[in-house]
Amino acid sequence: MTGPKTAGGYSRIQTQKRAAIFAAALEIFARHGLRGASLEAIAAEADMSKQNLLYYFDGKEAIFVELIQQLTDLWLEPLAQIDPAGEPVAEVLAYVQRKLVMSQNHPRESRLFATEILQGVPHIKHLYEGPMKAMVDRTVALLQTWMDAGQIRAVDPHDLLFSIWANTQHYADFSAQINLIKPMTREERYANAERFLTDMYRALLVVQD
Amino acid sequence: MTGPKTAGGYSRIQTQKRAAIFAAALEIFARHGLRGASLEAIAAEADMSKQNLLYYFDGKEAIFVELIQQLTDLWLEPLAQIDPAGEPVAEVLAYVQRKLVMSQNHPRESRLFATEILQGVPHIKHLYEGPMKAMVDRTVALLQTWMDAGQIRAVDPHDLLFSIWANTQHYADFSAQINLIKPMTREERYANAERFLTDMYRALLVVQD
Amino acid sequence: MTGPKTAGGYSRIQTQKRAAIFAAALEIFARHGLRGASLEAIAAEADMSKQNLLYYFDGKEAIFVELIQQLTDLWLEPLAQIDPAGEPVAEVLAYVQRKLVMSQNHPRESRLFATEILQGVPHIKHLYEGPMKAMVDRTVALLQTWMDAGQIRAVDPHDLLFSIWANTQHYADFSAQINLIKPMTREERYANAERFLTDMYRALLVVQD
Amino acid sequence: MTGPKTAGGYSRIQTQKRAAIFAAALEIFARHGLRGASLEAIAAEADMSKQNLLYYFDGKEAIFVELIQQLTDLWLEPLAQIDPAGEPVAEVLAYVQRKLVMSQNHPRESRLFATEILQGVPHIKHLYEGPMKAMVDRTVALLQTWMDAGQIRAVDPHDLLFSIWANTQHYADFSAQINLIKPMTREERYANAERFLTDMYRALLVVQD
DNA sequence: GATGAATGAGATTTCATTCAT
DNA sequence: GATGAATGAAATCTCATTCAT
Repeated sequence: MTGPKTAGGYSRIQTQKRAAIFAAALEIFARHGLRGASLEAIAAEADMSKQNLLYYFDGKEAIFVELIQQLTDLWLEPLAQIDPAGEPVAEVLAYVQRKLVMSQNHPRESRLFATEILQGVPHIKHLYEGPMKAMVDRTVALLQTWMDAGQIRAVDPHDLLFSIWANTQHYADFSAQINLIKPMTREERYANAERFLTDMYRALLVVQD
Repeated sequence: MTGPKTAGGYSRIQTQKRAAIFAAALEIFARHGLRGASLEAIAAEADMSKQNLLYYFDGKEAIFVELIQQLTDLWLEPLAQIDPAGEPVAEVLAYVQRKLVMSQNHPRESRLFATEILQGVPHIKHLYEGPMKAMVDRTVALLQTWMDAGQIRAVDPHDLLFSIWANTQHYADFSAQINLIKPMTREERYANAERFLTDMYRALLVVQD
Repeated sequence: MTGPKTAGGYSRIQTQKRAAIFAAALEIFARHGLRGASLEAIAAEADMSKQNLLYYFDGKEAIFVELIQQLTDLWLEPLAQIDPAGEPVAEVLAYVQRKLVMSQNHPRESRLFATEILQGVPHIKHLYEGPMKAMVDRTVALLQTWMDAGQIRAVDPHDLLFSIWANTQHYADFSAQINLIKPMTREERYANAERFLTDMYRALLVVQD
Repeated sequence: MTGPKTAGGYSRIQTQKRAAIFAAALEIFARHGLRGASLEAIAAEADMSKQNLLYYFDGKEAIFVELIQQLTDLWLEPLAQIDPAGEPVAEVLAYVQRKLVMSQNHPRESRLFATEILQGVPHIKHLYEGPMKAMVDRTVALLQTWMDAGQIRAVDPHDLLFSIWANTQHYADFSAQINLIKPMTREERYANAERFLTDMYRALLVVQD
């Protein structure tokens, strides 16, 4: 009741502890999902007691929601950097590459996101209705403009985005499968992926005359 | 110990009950994940008592494992149908289409599979070392032959497969996200997807001279 | 309901099956006690199904009670053979020896009996009030006669019996402890025991003049 | 995982609660055996909730093991008090008496111990290989010395110990049987027992010249 | 006689959470 | 801020037993 949740800002120590909890929760949630994760495990990973953890957060779900909200920014960032004034094909390919880098550097975050969506987005519906939708709409409109102007091939812009997400996130989310089928170092895997995806999207988007 | 878990075949009633349980489990597992699902819920969905369910299976995990093993066949079937003697580009596009149809008709199965992989393939590693690896290896070799012969564009055949899986399964596994971003009927969604993916893979694979 | 329990006599096959069940039950009960034993385990040991077993007996407790009633005869037999007309010291020593042989040849029966008594004789109280009491009373009276006549040393005849039971049964019931403290073959153990107990009871009983 | 199972000592409240649980468990285990006892029953006897009990112990078996390990000390104590410098016959008779007093004052402990041994010492084998063996070996060696010196009759020292254990513990472990055969007050029973056993072991051990 | 199918009762155990200090 | 103590709810699983064929 007297926890730091009511305060507007967080003290230094609170911020530190919360960060530690977020890191631990990310680890555990990514591995076991929301339901599969136990407070126990998160607390152990964060090197604190369950009760202390509950002093900082209202419960398991609360941690999860806050965590996944933070991830939204991470997820949207590559999209936000698309430059309407840039060269269209290059812009899309650069976006693909940024998403891929994100996958490589934040595989747990990616898996956490994937888990949430697989379960039907039960916790972050409001984000989709707010900032994400806005950003996606903006991008779709931009792609459509480029297509209308004949600067990239005319395909369904939504499907193009879905495809980029699917392809880039696949290397993080399904890495277990990839490793079983073709064992590689992470570097090799992502080098390969970049080459392949660049080829594919260039082939798709470049307009033949 | 008590149930019909003895070796050999299953009687008619056993087969029926097991099928009912599998159907119910698929529904529940796809909705809540392995941990999130309760025997109670599966039993209710299958319209039987928990104990009766336990008479047929050793526990939740046992159902899950058997269920997901069955799904492997579903997953491999479209791959098995690739005809080495067919026209290469058409064969790959037909495979893409078959995978997409599978996604459309078996979204829960696809999500269940995705969950297993996301968690690191804890239950069916052995399948990857056996039948799945064999089938994938065969396909990769075939693609390589076609590439070497200049019949399809030379890309990494593994990445090509990963990409097809990622794209086609995405429409089932991440449908919650898709629906939030662009609400459509299922038919529209898959019609769009087919058009887009056909365009993309044709653009990628057809060799320009 | 139609089981063989209502019949007066048993058919050949019934007798065989019941014998098999008794043997299995003895094994399992001696190892785990009444509560610790499961029908499952007894059925497995008897190489039949739980349901079949229940066709022959009304339940776990029923098997136990019948089994332990049978053992009573075994337990009383050495006592019954004491000859009032024999030489007193020799008769008692012979009784000790018979009990010891019984322990050696029927350790599981002995342990089963011990378990029942340890738990407070919940199932065979009536036996103690009937045949066992009669036989014990007879023996106590006989011992008392011999003591009164100065043929064996005068001690409390009840305590003498208790002591003989304790000593002889100890080698079967607590064999696990004995084996841990002084590993021996069964033959050695009982040879030692016989020598020791003969010495002890002769020293006790022989009247010095 | 949650409870006070961390290494180190126990707080006052922990010590109290644990003691209460041990007392309750002793009562219940002695009455129903390990399998027959339920956490529910132990918790009720200890006047606490099942979950609170589980906060202190990992489960039924864990309580049992700790409890029976504690009893070992009780069991060894009378043995440890044998004085190598004392008068041999008197020392042994005093040991018999101490064991008998222990039986009289701790019948439930004795029965619990007996149960464990009857089942084949599944939980405390390690103790037999450690402290118990050491103490028994010491005593056997001492008895042998006395026998070699002609101070007590030469018999197998192990069998002598077994006999003392069997006789003294019998009055606690098999009291149900004794009560059925010869109802007495506890005081009478033990007074009788002491007289009888003293007679018997004196007759056995005193060396006639 | 034998057995597959089903079930009710109950036991253990996990886990998020609350309370008091 | 932190933690030891306690608890309610629910989930898994075991087991004796019944029923129908």
